[in-house]
Amino acid sequence: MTEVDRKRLCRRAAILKSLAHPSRLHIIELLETKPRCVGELTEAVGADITTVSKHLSVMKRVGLVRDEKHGTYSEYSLTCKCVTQLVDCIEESMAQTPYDVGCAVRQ
Amino acid sequence: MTEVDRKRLCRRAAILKSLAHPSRLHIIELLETKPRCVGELTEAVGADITTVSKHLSVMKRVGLVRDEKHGTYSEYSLTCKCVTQLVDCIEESMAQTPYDVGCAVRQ
DNA sequence: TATGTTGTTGGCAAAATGGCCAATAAACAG
DNA sequence: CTGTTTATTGGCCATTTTGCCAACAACATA
Repeated sequence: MTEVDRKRLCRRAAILKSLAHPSRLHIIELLETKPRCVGELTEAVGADITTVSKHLSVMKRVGLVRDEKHGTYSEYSLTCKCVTQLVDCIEESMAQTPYDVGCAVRQ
Repeated sequence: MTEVDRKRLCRRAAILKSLAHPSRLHIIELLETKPRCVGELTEAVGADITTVSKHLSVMKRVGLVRDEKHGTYSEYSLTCKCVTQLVDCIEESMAQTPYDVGCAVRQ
């Protein structure tokens, strides 16, 4: 296991971690349609705006989303279609390995 | 956001979470070649065997891997090729959104 | 039966994560 | 300038995750 390999695995893990949350997946799906500002996403997700803002900053840090300022608004969008592909890959995996997740909602 | 949607997002998140760790990604890569027992994986990953065993149980719970007992050995393998595809999708995403992850190793 | 090998589980402490509140920043409207 | 809207950041606490040790279980072998 070289240093390069270790870095690569860490980076993959960071990307996965930034996606591994129901609200964040929800946000990704919303952004697939079109760019949105934080307020819109907050309303759809149903959490505090500060929470959503932090979710977005995590995903921005790993490069999944990008933001563009328009006045007081921050418009977030996906950096590339490959994010959508990635999520679709999960969907396929799910189809083939069915199981039940104990999924408690924490607000 | 229906109850079904919520469940779907939670399940996706659980799968992603079970992959979102450098050691677990390492394990997945090793299993892509061929099935392996816990000891082999432990040696490659370089962690405690109990840690690796727990990593495996997490991935087993969400259906990414499966185990088969042979005497005292537990042979783990990927449940389907789609796991490989999934990881490849991440690789593609990475190629297009370069950034640096602060990646501390914790043993 | 006694011993060794292989894995799993429980438990604990350290670290990371998630969510809300308070405070702040930045742009805009009056 | 004042107040409003939109978003971000810091702080705090509860929860979750991680990783190791100790203990245990299951099988193999002498």
